Amino acid sequence: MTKLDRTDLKILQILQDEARITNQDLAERVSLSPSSCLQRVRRLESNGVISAYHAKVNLASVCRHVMCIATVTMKNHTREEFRAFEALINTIPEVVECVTVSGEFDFFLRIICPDMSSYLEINERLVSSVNYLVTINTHVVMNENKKFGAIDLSSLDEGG
Amino acid sequence: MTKLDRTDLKILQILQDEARITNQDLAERVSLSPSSCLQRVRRLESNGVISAYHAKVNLASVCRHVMCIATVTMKNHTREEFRAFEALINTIPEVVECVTVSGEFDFFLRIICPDMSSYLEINERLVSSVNYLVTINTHVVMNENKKFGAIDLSSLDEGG
DNA sequence: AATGTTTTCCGCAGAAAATTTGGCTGCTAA
DNA sequence: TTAGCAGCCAAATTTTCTGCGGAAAACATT
Repeated sequence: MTKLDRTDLKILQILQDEARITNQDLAERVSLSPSSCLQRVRRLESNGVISAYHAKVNLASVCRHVMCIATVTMKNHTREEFRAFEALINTIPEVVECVTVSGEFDFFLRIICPDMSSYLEINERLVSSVNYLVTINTHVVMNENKKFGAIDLSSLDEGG
Repeated sequence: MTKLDRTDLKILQILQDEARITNQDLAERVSLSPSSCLQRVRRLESNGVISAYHAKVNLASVCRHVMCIATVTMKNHTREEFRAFEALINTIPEVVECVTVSGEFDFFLRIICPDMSSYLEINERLVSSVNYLVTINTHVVMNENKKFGAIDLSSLDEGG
């Protein structure tokens, strides 16, 4: 577990929202020289604290689409069936996210596809491509009130 | 709705996963000169097709934490109550995502916090800080099988 | 307090990248 | 045909990156 000082946290907080800021500007924002700043960023990258840089594509400005959240419940809670389901998920690019959870459901899926008919196809595939039983419940996303954005790191600052 | 050609899609596909690639390398990958490539990227940015660049922070390498998915059901489906709930959400930084959905639930929340006790506090806040009734169901994320990654844009290529 | 060690910092300068400029080509509409 | 426009490239210019040596700061030990 990497130790981060206040400056590292400031860097992370900025890069979470402005990943393409120039090193010079970043250095100025955190009150460091460019060379020191770059050194820290490189360390954060090689430590794996920064795992990737992503451009966020505003799909709405490109084409119509539908986002759904699906809850999945397996009838049998065996390791093999879970593994098989996870493997299946990874073959479907429209499933952009899958988490295993505790509670009444086993998985939450996030699925993005062009329209409902293609969603139905995927749903079929999820249900029928496996030789065990799953229950899938679909929820169409009607509004994104708060998008998955920057994680607030301020609570880690010293006292935290 | 912005028209995108094959080259734009290639650029987007690359930037989704490698947002900090240099313009020169990007240009080479899409077989353009650096100046043309930059021009396209700038256009995608000003069109809003690329809405932001994010560094992904690997929270696990920094500190222990818990991620939960919460389903929320409002007792009364009035506009005011929805607005109030959304406003409340926006005051809680640990709630990193909130979507409105159709179906048996009204909202899905994603919450990241240091531990379960702080999660409980937030849960309390969600339930009690409002003068109307909500039902919240919590699911602890045990595994992230597929993280929210690149959206597959290949279906948009020409025929799509 | 003095010493040694480690870490972090800065400024510099060459290398690399970004950005601007201007010109060429091909397309479209008048 | 030709003016207007959009896209492309090469070259020139500006800006940024980045490795290095040495200074400063932090820390531990004696």
